[in-house]
Amino acid sequence: MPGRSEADRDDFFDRVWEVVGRIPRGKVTTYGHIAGHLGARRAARTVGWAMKAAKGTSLPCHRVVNRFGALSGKMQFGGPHIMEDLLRSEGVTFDEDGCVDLEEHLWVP
DNA sequence: ATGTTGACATTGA
DNA sequence: TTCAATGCCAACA
Repeated sequence: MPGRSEADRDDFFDRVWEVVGRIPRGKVTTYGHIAGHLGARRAARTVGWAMKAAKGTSLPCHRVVNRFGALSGKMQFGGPHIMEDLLRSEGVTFDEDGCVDLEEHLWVP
């Protein structure tokens, strides 16, 4: 929908957060899927910004990974193992590369 | 106000 | 196939 107003732009983060909040426990999704669901397929980077801005909230931002299943934002959790630990505690499994097994845990909005 | 950077992804050569 | 360029949106210098 082309004529999006300025107020709609403020909703972009809110939409991201809304989707992230719906990720079921033990599942993960990717930046691209979120962005695509919002109608901005190539705004995956902005989704990452929304995540960074979501720190301090109750959003499960640890359930958002890049399209390879790699924990791109693990450093932002205060430690390289925090994110992985959170996911493991939810039943998420990792492959030998330290990436989430998307075949088993990918959730699409 | 303008240009660069960033928890990324897609497209074209 | 792999590599470079482009797109997206917000924050920062």
